[in-house]
Amino acid sequence: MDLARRDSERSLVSTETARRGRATIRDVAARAGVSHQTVSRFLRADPTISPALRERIEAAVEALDYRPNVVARAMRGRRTGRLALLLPSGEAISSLEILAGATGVVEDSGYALEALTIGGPPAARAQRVVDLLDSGLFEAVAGLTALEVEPERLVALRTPVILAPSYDSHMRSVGELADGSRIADLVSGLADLGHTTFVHLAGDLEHASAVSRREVYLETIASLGLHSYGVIECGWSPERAGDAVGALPGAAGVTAVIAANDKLAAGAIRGAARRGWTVPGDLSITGWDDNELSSVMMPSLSTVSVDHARLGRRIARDLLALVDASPAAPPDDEEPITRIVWRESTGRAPVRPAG
Amino acid sequence: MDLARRDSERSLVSTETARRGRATIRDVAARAGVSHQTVSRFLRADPTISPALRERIEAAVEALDYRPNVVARAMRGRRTGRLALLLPSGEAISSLEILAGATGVVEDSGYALEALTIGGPPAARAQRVVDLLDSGLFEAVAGLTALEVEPERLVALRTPVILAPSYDSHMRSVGELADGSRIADLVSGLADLGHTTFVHLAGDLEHASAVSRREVYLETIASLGLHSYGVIECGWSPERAGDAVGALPGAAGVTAVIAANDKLAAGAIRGAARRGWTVPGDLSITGWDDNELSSVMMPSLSTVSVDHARLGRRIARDLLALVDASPAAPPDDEEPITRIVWRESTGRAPVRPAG
DNA sequence: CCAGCCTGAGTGACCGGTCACTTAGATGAC
DNA sequence: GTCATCTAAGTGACCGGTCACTCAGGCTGG
Repeated sequence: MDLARRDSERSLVSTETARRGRATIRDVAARAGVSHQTVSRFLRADPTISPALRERIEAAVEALDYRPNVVARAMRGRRTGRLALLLPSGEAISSLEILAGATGVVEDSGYALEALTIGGPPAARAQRVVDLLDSGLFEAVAGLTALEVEPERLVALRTPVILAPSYDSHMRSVGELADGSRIADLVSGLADLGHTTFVHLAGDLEHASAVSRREVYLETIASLGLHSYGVIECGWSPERAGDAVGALPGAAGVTAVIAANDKLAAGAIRGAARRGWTVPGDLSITGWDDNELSSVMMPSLSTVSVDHARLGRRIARDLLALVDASPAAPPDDEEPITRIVWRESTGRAPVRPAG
Repeated sequence: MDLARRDSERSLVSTETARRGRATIRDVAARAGVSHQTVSRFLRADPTISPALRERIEAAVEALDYRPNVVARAMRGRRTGRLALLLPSGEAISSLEILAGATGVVEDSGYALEALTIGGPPAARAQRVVDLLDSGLFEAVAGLTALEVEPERLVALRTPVILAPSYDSHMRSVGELADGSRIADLVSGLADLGHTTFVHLAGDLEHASAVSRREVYLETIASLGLHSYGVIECGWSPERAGDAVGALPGAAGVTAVIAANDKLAAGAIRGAARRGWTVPGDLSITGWDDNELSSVMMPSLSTVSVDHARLGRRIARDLLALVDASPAAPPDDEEPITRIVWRESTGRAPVRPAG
């Protein structure tokens, strides 16, 4: 019966289209009356192929609905036309925005970008990363997450890698994404509005971004000769941020709060309201992230907007540069990916601090 | 020089480890003194293999740091141990949460889950989806996005597919994610608090989710014998939501606003404040999404929290069921993925409506 | 007029696994 | 004791492309 079926299949496909659906390069060759190698050359856009044949092959490809098998191509060949972006396996919202930005750039280049996530325990993950990089499926890979593979091992692999770690293996942002230097502009902007005494609500200091924002805060306070009531670690908890503001001694004269992100800033606003302080009348408060509600809540939040898509575009361009041409250095891309948005939660320092 | 290098490479690897790094199944076989097929059987955990050989092969695998080549495996074989989740190529935050949930389930199963995004113009995308499904790289694929491939074509493919479209090709959620039935509970909950006259701030009606929420709103109003001032289309714009609330005639007696998402709800709160109405004193307002700021802003938002991770776990289980065992129907998973969170933005209906 | 070179095309091996079939030896039934 | 069956392992083809090499014919040049 197995045999019978195979026979019937064979007769059914005797024309051309192979037994399991997809036509192969050899089917195309047969129909066009050329060798399989000629078809391969055609697919590689080899110029040493006569127009007449080119036309015949084109017709055969069309007729058989032929499309090359990516896997087979990856097996021996080099050119797969595919790039990969390795995303962290958590819920980092921004990584999707990065991806969207990268996709946009790659689309016009003839390459296809695939995003992939590798989960599992770190050890297994490292293995799978190596697998992936050695599989030849992709011509180049950019890792948005720490790869947990020893560098020397990485070099020995078949596929070039860009390490653009935006998140470490625990989903904490690092690298450019963790760069807190905008905090300096927030502080100096508030100083221009007359603020002299600040407090910083820090995030979870296990995160590079929280550390960076705290450092920049402290440096800026020092370099501008301002006064800091201190740094209060809130571990990304809005409740703790609110309590911290609630506990500020009136005598301290704090008029500006630099929160490590929007969530803490919102918590701080709540804490201020609870003790009867108005924002920004008595207290100015800043956040970071530009959450989609930050512009709508009351008061709307002065914050730092991060252009993840731009970061994605940069990574994509790096990838393209790695695999081939795409030479033109992007002229427009010297801008930083962060931008301050001043809104209602900040204002002039009160003449006499609340208390 | 190229030649020289190749020579040195060859001498370096002359022992076993193949010329381009990775050891193959035949290298392992040679070292263990068995045939390549025996190694293949070992890898497939074939029981018909003697313990002695098993041990020898194990040692060889270890010594050569051998790991199977996924691509080669996909070429002829069936079992690749990989599943894929096809994500929409936009910035849908929740798809990452879905992914995180799915990853968790798959991890313990011996399978590996990969998330991938396919960008580009719809036509090209459809092609690439077919490529993917035909490549044999994955044993099963779940599409979180509309695939844009004709169903009959899908069936003919090599890889089984689960269509769990949570987003259509324009990133608009459909399917379970678009199910707006929780709106009914919001409305009846508010009715219990004495509200009788409602208004609905609808989202962009191009989105299935917005449509569904509106429908459920209208049905519930009708079935409970309540009164609706109407449906105001806001297209996800918080400004329009605010204006809509600002334009409510006082005589209409509206005391409850059902907004299609948190952004609109926040806009509505802003609109209420602008005209001197308090929330929830004069007006109760609900949202949808449970944005991370919704619990912190003032007033905190009564909203619908969507458990995307649970949805992801479900999809993962479906995938596993498709490829093999993993039979036990999850006992705990009859719960819906949405849940109402009552917060400060809702309260008893005012005795006399504002106006 | 023929050696040498370039052009257009073909032949067969190969990538690294798995599948289908075969085979040597051990075991069991009659 | 012989034949059938089972077990443990091997042999070679194959998946669908690309690479390395070969080859026939047309052109050029001396």
